[in-house]
Amino acid sequence: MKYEEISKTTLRRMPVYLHYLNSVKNERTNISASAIAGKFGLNDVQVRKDLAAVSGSGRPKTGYDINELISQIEECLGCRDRTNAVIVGAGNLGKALLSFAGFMDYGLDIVAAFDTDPSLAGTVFNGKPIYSMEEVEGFCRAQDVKLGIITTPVGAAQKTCDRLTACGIKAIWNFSQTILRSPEDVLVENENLASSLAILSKHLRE
Amino acid sequence: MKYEEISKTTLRRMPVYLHYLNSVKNERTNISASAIAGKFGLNDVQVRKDLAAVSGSGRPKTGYDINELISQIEECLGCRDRTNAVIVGAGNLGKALLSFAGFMDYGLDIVAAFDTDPSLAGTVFNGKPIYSMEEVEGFCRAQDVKLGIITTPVGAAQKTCDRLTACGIKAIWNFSQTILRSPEDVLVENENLASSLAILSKHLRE
DNA sequence: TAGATTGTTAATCGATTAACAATC
DNA sequence: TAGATTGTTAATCGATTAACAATC
Repeated sequence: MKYEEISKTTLRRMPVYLHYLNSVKNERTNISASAIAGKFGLNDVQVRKDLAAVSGSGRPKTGYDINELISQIEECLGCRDRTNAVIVGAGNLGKALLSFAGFMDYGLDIVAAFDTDPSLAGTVFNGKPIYSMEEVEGFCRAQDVKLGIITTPVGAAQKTCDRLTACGIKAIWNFSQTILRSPEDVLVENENLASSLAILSKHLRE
Repeated sequence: MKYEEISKTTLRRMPVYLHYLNSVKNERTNISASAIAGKFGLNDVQVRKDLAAVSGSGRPKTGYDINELISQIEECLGCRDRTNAVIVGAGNLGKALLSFAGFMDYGLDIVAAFDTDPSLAGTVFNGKPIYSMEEVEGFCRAQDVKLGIITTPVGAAQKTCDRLTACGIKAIWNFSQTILRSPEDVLVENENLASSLAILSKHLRE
């Protein structure tokens, strides 16, 4: 299986390719790696290597069959599998993610949110239920939740991470401003907004 | 000047260190690189190198003076300078970012949002005004806005980027699901949620 | 055949980590 | 002096890019 060999950086570009291919699939049937590279200002060898990791069905002179490529990327990203996720922290950011429909394209189904604020418990936002934090363990086990999204304040983040990993969650999407520690078999992806801001802010002062 | 030599990856970790140092500054006066590394599961040489890029005032046996280090990191990140920013796209995510107070710690002041939806124009969210898209050029020039945050749907993202860069904006924070092209002197930071999701989702299927 | 395009092998680059010397 | 800790130099690793061979 080639599966495990796909590098993280390649994987990150896949959704970008997928989205673009879907946007042009009605206008044409084939596309070259250079055309994709040109669209995004990437190196064409890089695109070819990325696509080779999931496809290997590019043909000299004609390029890649768009529909075939779409299927192969969807397969690679697991778009057809379905993953249950919960959000902990139903503040503004938590609610924004809760109501973002686009995740469904990637097979992600956010089934509920949890919050310590008792006035939120039992309410519904955008069709998704918000429960009290006490119910999180039971819910995750019962619904076989595999992914946890943390949008709590920094102070609660590590504790939340510990609780989620203790009830079978294997991947954490962390939007809080700190790095989280987790057991070896749990992957934490840090979406640290302050880090991105640091890069932008530095550029502005140069 | 050491300034330009700070690598992107080092810069990304700076806000994490800063936040941690602020959280312990009342309990102690000094800290070692190894203690910081242990806290986040990082390599201690890496932390030492990161800190050396902004400080160089660590002392054998005693480590770093916490308050001094905080000042040096704040200086490096430009926390005391103030940057005016606008958000284009006042949907759920745009509003979440609009109301996120934490950006102020890094000198970022989101002064307004813009949206094509006429029913939003003229309203106020969390104390911040939302204007019609037609006003964006005039506003950005008048308020000397240097950073633009794009939270529009994919279809509008590149056009928005072009309009923003045309009126003097030098850095773009892109939350839409596509890579944006920009003039050489404009830095685009892509906060691609689908990319992160791809990594997490892959991990869950292995 | 010539030309466009893929795919592979080698070179380069940047970041992390290991080994070690310097210093308080 | 011994021990803890910094800081530097060299080795390793992963990702990007360049050069080139293969193929339709």
